[in-house]
Amino acid sequence: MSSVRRIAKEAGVSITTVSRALNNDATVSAETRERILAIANRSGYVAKTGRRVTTNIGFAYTGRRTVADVFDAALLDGVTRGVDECNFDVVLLNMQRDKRPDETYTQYFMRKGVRGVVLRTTTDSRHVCLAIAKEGFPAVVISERFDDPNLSYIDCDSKTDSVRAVEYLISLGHRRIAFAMHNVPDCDHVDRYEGYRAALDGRGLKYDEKLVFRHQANFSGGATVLQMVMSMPDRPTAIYLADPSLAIGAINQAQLVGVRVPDDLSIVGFDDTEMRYGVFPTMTAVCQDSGTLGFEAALHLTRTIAKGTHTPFQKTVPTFFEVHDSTGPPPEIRAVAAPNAGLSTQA
Amino acid sequence: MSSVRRIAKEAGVSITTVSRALNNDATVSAETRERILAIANRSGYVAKTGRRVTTNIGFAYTGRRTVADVFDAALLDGVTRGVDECNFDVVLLNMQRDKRPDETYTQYFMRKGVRGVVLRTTTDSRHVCLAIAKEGFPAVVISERFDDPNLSYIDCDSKTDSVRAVEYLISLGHRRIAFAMHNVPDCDHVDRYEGYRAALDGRGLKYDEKLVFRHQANFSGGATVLQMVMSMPDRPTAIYLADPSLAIGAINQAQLVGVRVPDDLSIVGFDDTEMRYGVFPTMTAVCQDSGTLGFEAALHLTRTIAKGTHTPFQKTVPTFFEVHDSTGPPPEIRAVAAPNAGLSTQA
DNA sequence: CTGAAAGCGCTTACAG
DNA sequence: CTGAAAGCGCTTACAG
Repeated sequence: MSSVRRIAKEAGVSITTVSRALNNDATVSAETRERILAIANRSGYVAKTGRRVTTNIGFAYTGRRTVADVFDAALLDGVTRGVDECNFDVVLLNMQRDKRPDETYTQYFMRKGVRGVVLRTTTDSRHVCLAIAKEGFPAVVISERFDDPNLSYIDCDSKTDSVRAVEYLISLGHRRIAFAMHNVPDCDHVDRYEGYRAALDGRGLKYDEKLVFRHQANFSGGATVLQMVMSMPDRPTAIYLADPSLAIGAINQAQLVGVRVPDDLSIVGFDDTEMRYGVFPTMTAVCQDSGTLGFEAALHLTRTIAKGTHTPFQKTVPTFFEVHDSTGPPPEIRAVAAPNAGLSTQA
Repeated sequence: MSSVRRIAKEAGVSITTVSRALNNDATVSAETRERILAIANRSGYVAKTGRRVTTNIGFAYTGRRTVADVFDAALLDGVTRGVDECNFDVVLLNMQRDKRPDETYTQYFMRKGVRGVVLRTTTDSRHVCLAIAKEGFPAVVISERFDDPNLSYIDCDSKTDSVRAVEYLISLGHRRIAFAMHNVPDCDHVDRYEGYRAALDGRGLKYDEKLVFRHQANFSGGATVLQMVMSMPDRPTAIYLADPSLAIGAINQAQLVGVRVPDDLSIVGFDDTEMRYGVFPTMTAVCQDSGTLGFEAALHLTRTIAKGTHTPFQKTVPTFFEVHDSTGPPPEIRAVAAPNAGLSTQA
């Protein structure tokens, strides 16, 4: 293993000079510094003590890592911006690989040299977040909610705008409105489901379990939901797909099988990036600013760490609802306005 | 600042015991360990020396950070998988913020405690990559090419499949084929442009500068390109859009203005994720496996670092060409096959 | 501009 | 199960 001692020997100088060269002390001659740095690089030197930076925060998954996901990417982008104010860096940790069964989470994080951790979690690994909070290690969970006052989290309130989205469909004249969600019910999807139910309730429409679809959150799941909706005997005139992939899959499948959006079916989607502009027609959607979630999480975490005492915080940021071209009045109302347009299945 | 000494004082034990507790030595009683870890967490302790992990590699941008980009996300996902074999972790660095003007890149990276660095670069910051290589710090650039044998890089050969894509269009009967690219010409976009020209050349078709569009790589750029292509007096029957955002923007704009794809216009796109399945119609595209780029870069880098000597490497991974539903014969050939179908503008 | 020596934060072999 | 003391890797005030 490379050390100041070895480098000193090879360069024919004292360890004092090596240390100075590595730490950019101005009193070392340019020639000596270059020679020492070259040897350090060749021998793969890394300081095992000394001035090394101690301002890292971890980014970790309690479940499977999903770094390539667009939501995670936006999140991570926000996190990197959030740590800027306090000059922290972000380390992507792999807990599944490195956490030893006999050590605590605190010991693991300290070994990795991180001062705090931003967590992404799943329904079946929530207990890991709670265990970390119980140990008292500075942590903030993104996009989930917890009752434990010692566990910091930040998430979106997607219920309010889900209510708004469904009420908007009702105001356009829709009465049979379907709902699709991820078949793994995390807090967010449950919020949207409750928003859907609350909106129906508030406007005196009956909830029908047959209109609720739970499917894997991918394009083909969305395509399947569209096919099922369109093949129902008393088919809905609108659908709220509360997941980005389901929404994209459905709107493209509509094109493929000739279902006109919004003439035959109105579609409200959910967007956590900019994909509402990347489909045809542009999609009316409840939107989540994923970057802000990561930014706020990282900002609060690093600020409290920098101050010396980490105090737990819980924060909810609002979503927003955007109307684009995938929603309109239902076929029966269109038919009244222009009798020859649209294919109504109503008597 | 918290230290073993302070924690020892507060816990009423020796620094020996504190060190043991922090490092999970089995001889410390459970009660003592818990008390010490609690104090360590409360005081924000982080080891300034000792067993701390020294297996970090950096992920840095020589230009602007674009972590939220889907390409970068896939890349980063690959990098996290690539470092697994040698048990490295990835630190997201912010060179713009932290690199001091008076220190070398080597000094900066050592200060951050990273043993090597994966670089993303831009046309106007390529010199930073070369400077890092000149210092001898282990580095690999993703998705660019260099002549310097000391600078490692990994990129895609998108020329071969660009030739193939344009030849495929020619084989379908297209003779006027447009081309669109990002207006900032990095290696990759230049490759695709050269592939386009080579294919025309090889089949004896004349290159026409008027059919080449350079635009900002976003949806609205793609939409603009489509409008311009369709409004040309002797308009092309096919287009190869050599950038994912341009391709998506164009195919959606086609829907919006009633240009039928592929009946009126064949579209070949470029995809670095799975978006070819997320548009209608599904898109024939030259595809780049971004994850593999990151994976290979990280694997080679960490392997050579782990072995003790970093040896530069240059690697090119192939793209692949996939035919989907956005390409078909040009209108004039369709017209011959089925006289009443399609709206031919030919005499 | 450089080095011998003291010092700092942590770990560990030895003693109890 | 715990601690005093030696040791390790690095930095720094002092001397030249």
